[in-house]
Amino acid sequence: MSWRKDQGRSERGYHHGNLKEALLQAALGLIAEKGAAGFTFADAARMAGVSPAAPYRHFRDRDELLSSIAQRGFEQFEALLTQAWDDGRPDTVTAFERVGKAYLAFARNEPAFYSAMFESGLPVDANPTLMAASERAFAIIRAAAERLAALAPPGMPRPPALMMALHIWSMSHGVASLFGRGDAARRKLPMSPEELLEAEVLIYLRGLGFPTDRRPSDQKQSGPPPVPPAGGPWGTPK
Amino acid sequence: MSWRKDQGRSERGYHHGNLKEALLQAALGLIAEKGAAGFTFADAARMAGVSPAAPYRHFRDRDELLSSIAQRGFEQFEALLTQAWDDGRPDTVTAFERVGKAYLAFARNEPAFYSAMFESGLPVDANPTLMAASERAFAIIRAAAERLAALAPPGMPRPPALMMALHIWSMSHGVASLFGRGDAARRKLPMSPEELLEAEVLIYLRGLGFPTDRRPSDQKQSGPPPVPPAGGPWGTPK
DNA sequence: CAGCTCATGTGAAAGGCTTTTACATGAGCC
DNA sequence: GGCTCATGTAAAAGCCTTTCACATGAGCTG
Repeated sequence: MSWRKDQGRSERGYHHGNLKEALLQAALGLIAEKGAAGFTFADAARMAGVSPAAPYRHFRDRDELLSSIAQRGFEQFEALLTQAWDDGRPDTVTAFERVGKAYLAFARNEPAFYSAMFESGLPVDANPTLMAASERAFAIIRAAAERLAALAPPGMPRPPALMMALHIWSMSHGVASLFGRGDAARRKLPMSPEELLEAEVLIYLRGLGFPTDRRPSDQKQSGPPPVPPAGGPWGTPK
Repeated sequence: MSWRKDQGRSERGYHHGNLKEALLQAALGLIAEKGAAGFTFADAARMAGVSPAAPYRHFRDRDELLSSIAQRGFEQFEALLTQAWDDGRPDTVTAFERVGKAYLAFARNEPAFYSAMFESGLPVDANPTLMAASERAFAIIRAAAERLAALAPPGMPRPPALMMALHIWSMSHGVASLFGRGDAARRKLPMSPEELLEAEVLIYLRGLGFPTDRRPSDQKQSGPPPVPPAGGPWGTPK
């Protein structure tokens, strides 16, 4: 036989290994490799060294495995966003943009999670647990937007914080979906997704009345500004 | 037998009906109903009243059918965007926003096409024909952005037109993907996707230096402005 | 109009995947 | 030591994809 903890390191757990975890890991790899659609329950089982029926002891069906992965994905996503936001330090706008970058980074670094979360066709709103996890992740963006809203220059018409949050979300999601994935990158661009999103958010913030130059924010006395990619926020305007 | 042009109206074509078209239509229906992932080659054949092998006379495999649909989708998409843009009439900004709305309308009204185009996991850039169709559609947005760029108030830092086009595309795509589909609408929102996108684009344009009030554009003497949804561009700020 | 030919369909079969069901096995507890 | 229940296995049903040899009839040819 070729299985029995060939790749599982130590082993503890029940019968064979801790199948549930092994299956999740296997699925994660498969999804990253062949997309959420191409991922196969049988393949995961094979990869874990068990019969095709074994997974059914741990997941009701293929969709439940996918949901579990999406669930974890949202949790990690939330953690990543939380860390990026860092409660608005050193200043709100900087932190805000870091959140956008984190969104892109997640899409790129965790394609499997991202797929399961956003491209698997899972009915997110049909699964309360999943839905909640997704809400918690969005709540980070929402909180950031609230802070930003509080800072927006008065006198300017300005949308509710929720709407601002949705705007940022849609920008990030749009860029990530269209251009953000390492391999599935649909198109060649003369700029990185990060640059694209950063400029987009910057213009948007300016539209809300925030000062336009770098670091247009509440407290501006940190170290050297995060080097704009030569030529200002959006390359050389020819 | 239950087939033989039960739904196909008149008939012309070769052996049975014009299978190729029938298959495309069937697939379109199935995708709209069960998603690009759930769509089955066999189902389409059944729906067209032919054996499961028949489709292979017209499409190399399931993916080619999907590609054909995406292809058509991009063509219709291009036509819709062209019409929405209407060469920038009556004024650039109005037309620009109409393009955004058209994007959403397409996602909502043609979920099957939209699925095939953006959510099927098809390697768009691997198929030159598809790629070209997609480029042509994007070219509309790009052209609109060029016009807009020419109008942008001088003195303001401003991104290249291509970047502006990508910004608009990502906003539209983000909103459409996250909130735009009639059924698959992942989340409940206190506003319509249209409102959300309109506000987003408006703020963005303002960030580029365009005048902020309604119709902030080149020529402003048309009929009554397209009624803002009560309470200004973004509802009642409570 | 007979006949030929080729596009278009059919049937059957191989190979996979999903999911269910009855049966096996061994871990942990008395 | 023996029981019991979670965890796996084997087998089977049902569906899908794809291929291959064969059928059929549309339209051209003479």
